[in-house]
Amino acid sequence: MDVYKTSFISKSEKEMDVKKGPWTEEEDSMLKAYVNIHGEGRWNSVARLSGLRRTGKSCRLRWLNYMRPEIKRGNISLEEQLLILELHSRWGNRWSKIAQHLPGRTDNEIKNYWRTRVQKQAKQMKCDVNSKRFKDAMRSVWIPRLIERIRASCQSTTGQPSTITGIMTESESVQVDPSPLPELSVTSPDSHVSSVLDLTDCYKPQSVSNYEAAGTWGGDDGVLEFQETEEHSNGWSVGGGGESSMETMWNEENIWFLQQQLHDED
DNA sequence: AAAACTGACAACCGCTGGTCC
DNA sequence: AGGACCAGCGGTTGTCAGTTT
Repeated sequence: MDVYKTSFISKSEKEMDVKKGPWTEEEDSMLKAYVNIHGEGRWNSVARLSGLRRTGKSCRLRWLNYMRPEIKRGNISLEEQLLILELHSRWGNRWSKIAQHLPGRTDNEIKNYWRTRVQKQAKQMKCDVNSKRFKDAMRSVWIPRLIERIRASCQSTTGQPSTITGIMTESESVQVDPSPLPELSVTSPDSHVSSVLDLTDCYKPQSVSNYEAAGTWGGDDGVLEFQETEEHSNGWSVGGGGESSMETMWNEENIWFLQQQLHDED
């Protein structure tokens, strides 16, 4: 493999002592200045001609994942989470393809989100992220909850019921549509709803379940959190000692379904 | 107060496929 | 046809700030 490796390292990369690691502000401004003048592309030329002692790859990555003007910073919104879950269920780890449908988000960012948040849930459920159990839980609980929270959030900010168009108009029956792409849009003037206060403050529980709660929403990012407890070893209970009103978010139907899924596995 | 741990994200690496000469 | 180069993808690792012990 060494043959391969050396054959694809460009001359410029071999000749200069290449810098690695975090980019400095000076490097960023050099890259920005160069791209502003010459445009994107020809990344090895960028590396060579801009004066940066970086590989073309590194320049490209820095620009695409961090410096592009259209890059969106901050939390992944609920709508974006919903799209990621949905699109991943369809395409798997096709991060760049998924990223094409989330304007301003990079494949790297989505990949990181998946690895840190979604895989964490799977781990807490003690199952594989690709297992049927986790996918069922995701489709039957997580996604409907996201939709519900998006609606709740939009109602609280606009006073109007939100309109989520596309395949996910019914929270209780989320199915993966094999054909056209979901045109997910939420008619809210400010669709950035993932912050802590937005999420927790706007949601008003509507019913109290007679069932054990199957999980709860993380306070800071809208991520579903599962926590197995000794007293509820057959299922999943609310984390944080059950003090959160979030437990009442779980309607009977979803919780029943999740418990069925979990019991079926045993 | 400090060490250990954790999570989030930036960056790198290995590899593939396309294009050009 | 085949080698060199390039852009892009997905997996992995490194870094650092925040949290816990």
